[in-house]
Amino acid sequence: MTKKTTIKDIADKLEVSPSSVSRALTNEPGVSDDLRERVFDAASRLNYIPNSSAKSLKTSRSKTVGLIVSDIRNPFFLDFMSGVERVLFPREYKFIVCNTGEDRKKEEIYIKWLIGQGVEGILSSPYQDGSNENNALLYRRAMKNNIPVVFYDRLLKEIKVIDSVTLDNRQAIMNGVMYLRECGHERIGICLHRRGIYTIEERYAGFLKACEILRIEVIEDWIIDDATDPVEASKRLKMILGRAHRPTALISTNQYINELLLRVARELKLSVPGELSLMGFDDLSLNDLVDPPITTIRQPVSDMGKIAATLLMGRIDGDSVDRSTVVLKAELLKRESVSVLSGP
Amino acid sequence: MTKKTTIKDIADKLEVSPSSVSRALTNEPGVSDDLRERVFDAASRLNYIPNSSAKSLKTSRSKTVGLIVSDIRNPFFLDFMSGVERVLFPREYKFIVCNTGEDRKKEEIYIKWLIGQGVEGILSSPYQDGSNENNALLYRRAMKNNIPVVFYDRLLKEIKVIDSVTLDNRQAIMNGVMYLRECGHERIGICLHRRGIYTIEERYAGFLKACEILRIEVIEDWIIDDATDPVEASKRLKMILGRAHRPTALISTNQYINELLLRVARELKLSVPGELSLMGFDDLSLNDLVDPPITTIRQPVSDMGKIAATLLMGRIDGDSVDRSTVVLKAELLKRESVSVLSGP
DNA sequence: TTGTAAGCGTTATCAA
DNA sequence: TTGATAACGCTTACAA
Repeated sequence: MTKKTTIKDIADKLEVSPSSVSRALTNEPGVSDDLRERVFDAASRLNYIPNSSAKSLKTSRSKTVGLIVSDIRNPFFLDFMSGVERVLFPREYKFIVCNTGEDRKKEEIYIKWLIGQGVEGILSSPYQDGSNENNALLYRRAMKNNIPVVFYDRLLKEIKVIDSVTLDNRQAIMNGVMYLRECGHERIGICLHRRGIYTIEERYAGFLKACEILRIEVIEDWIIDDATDPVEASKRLKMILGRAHRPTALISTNQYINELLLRVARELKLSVPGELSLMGFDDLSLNDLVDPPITTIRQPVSDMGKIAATLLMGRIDGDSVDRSTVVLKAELLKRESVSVLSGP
Repeated sequence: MTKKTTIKDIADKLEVSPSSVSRALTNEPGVSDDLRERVFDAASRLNYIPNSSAKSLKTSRSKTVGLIVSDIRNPFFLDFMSGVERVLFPREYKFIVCNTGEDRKKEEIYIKWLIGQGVEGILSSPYQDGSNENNALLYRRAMKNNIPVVFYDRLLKEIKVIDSVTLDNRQAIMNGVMYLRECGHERIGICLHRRGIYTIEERYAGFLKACEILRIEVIEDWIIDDATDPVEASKRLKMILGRAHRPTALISTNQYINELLLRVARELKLSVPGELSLMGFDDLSLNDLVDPPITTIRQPVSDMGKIAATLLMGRIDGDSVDRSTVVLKAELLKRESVSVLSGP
C-alpha cells in the first residue's frame, strides 16, 4: 500500500511551497507559467489526485448534489437519472443517489447525510404518507443552510418556497378518462398504487374530477386504493372482475400496476380489450410489444430530469428569481388495450 | 441563511471542550453519562449535522463506496443497485453512482474523483473496448491506495488480483443453444450488442463453442456484431431475414436486443415463433406479458449486487483471504418464443 | 472524566 | 511571483 500523493509531496519534490502548488493546480493567477507547467508535470508523474474532503472542507463547495429517489427499482428513475446526468456531467457535477424506498426515516437519514457531505444542492421526490408525515422541516433546514432543493415528481404542499418539476397529473388522468368515455366506457375503475403519495393523490383527484364532469358514476368498490401488496390487490381485482356488474375499463397509476392489471386479466382469462379495457400509466418501451399493446399515459421523464437539474444548477449559480414550478404535460399513447364500445 | 452548527458550537454552549463533545457524539468511552446526555440534547436542539468532509479528512473513513455502472439506462442496474443497497444501508454505507455510458474517459474521470472523494471501496463493471483500451492502471492504483475494488458483471482480464462476481456467460449461451437444438433448430443466428465488451465476448464464445460441440454450422452473415445503432442493426437483420436461406432462430445478448429482435420480426410480419424463434437475454418482468412471451436467459442480478457488495464490505473490514471470483449460473426461462421444429 | 493541542489536505490572506 | 501561516471541522494522543 502506497500513500496518496498530496500537494505537499509535489511541493517538496519541486522545492516550492504548497501554496504555489495549489495556485498552479487550481489555475489561479499569480504563478509563473514555468512553475505551473512543472507543477502539472510533477502532479501527473506522482499520480496526484486532489483530496475532495479537504477541498470541500476548506471551500465548502463540493461539486456534488444529492438525488433522493423514492424507489430505485422503478424504471422511472432510469430515465430521470439519465436526464439529470446529462446536465450535471458537463458541468463537472457529480450526484449521489439516495434510495428511500418510501421510508420517511430513511429519507431523513439521507438528507442529513447529504447535508453533512456538503452537497451543493438536493434533487428530491419527497415522501409523504397518508398521515401527512414528511420531512418538510429538513428540506427547510437545507434551504436555510444555503443548500437549494428542487422537488421533482412529487411536492410537499406545505412548502411554498422550493422549485419543482412535476407532471400535470390531474389533467393526465382526466384526458385518459375522457378518451375512455369517447370510446364508450362508462364503467371505469382505477387502481391506485398507494394513498398519500402526491402523484397518486393527484391522479385520483383527476379521476374523480373527470367522472364528475362526464357524469360517470364513481363506484367505491372499483377503486383499489392500495396495491403495494400485489397479492392482496390481485385478490380484490379478481373479486371485482368476477361479478356480473363489473367495470369495462380499468385505469392504472404506474408501471407496476400496468403489469398487475395485465396479469390479473390473463389469470381470469378475460380478453383485453374485448372484455376489459386497460389504460396504463408510465411507458416502458416494452409496453407496445405486450399483448395487446397497452394504451398508456406517458410522462416526459427524461425532460423532467433535465429540467430539475437545470433549475438546481441555476440556484447553485445564485439565481435569485422567484420560485419556479414547472408543470409538464403527459401524452396519451393510443394503442390497442382499449376497445370501442358500440351500444350501451 | 444560517450557519451550520459545528462541534465547537455545542462545546461553547455547554461550556466544555470540543473533544469531549466529539467523544460523546461518537460514542467513545471516557465521557460521563451526564455529559453525553447533555451533548446529545444540545446537538439535537442545535440541529447539529456532522461534517463528513472534516470527519473523513481526519479519519480517512467515509462510509461511502463508489458504484461504477456502464449504462444507467439498462434495467440490469435497477436490480443490481437494489441488491447492493440492501447490504450497504444496514451497515450505514452510502454509495455514489457513476454512470460511464461505455466511455473510457468518463470512467477514468469518475475513478479519480471517487478516489479523491475518499471512498472506502469501489464496485465496478469496467469498460474495455475492442482495442483493449481500459482503465486497469487506475484500478490498480486504487488497490494500491488501499481502496478495495470488486468487479461485477465484467472483468478486466489483465487484472488477477481483484475480486469479482460474474455470470457464467458461456454456459448460459451454451445452454440456450442446446435448448434450441433440442427443439430442432440448426440454423441459428446471434445478435451481439457490441464487440469488445467482456460479457458480450463471453456470450459469443459460448455460442461458437456450442455450435462446435453440436456441429451446428456457424454462418458469419448471421452474426450481427454491433447493435449499438438500432437502425443499422435492424437493416442488417431485415436483410438476413429477407433471404430464402435464413436462420430459424435468433439469440439475443441483452434486453435492448430482445426488443430490437421482436420489433424487426413484427415489421417483417414474421410470426414468432412460427416462422422465427427468439431467445432473449436478461429478464424484465414484462418479458412474459409480451406477445409471444419470450424465452429468456435470466441472470440473478439482484444476487449479483448483494454478493458484490458483501465481498466489498469484507475487504473494507480487512478480510485478507485470497481473491474471490464468484461465478453465478443463469437460468433458462422457457416460454413461448421458441418453436419445436418437426422435420428438417 | 475532561481539556489541550496537533494535524488530516486544502485554500486564502498577508507579507516578502 | 512566491512563501508563511491560519483556518475549515473533526479526531486523538497525551496531559491534567
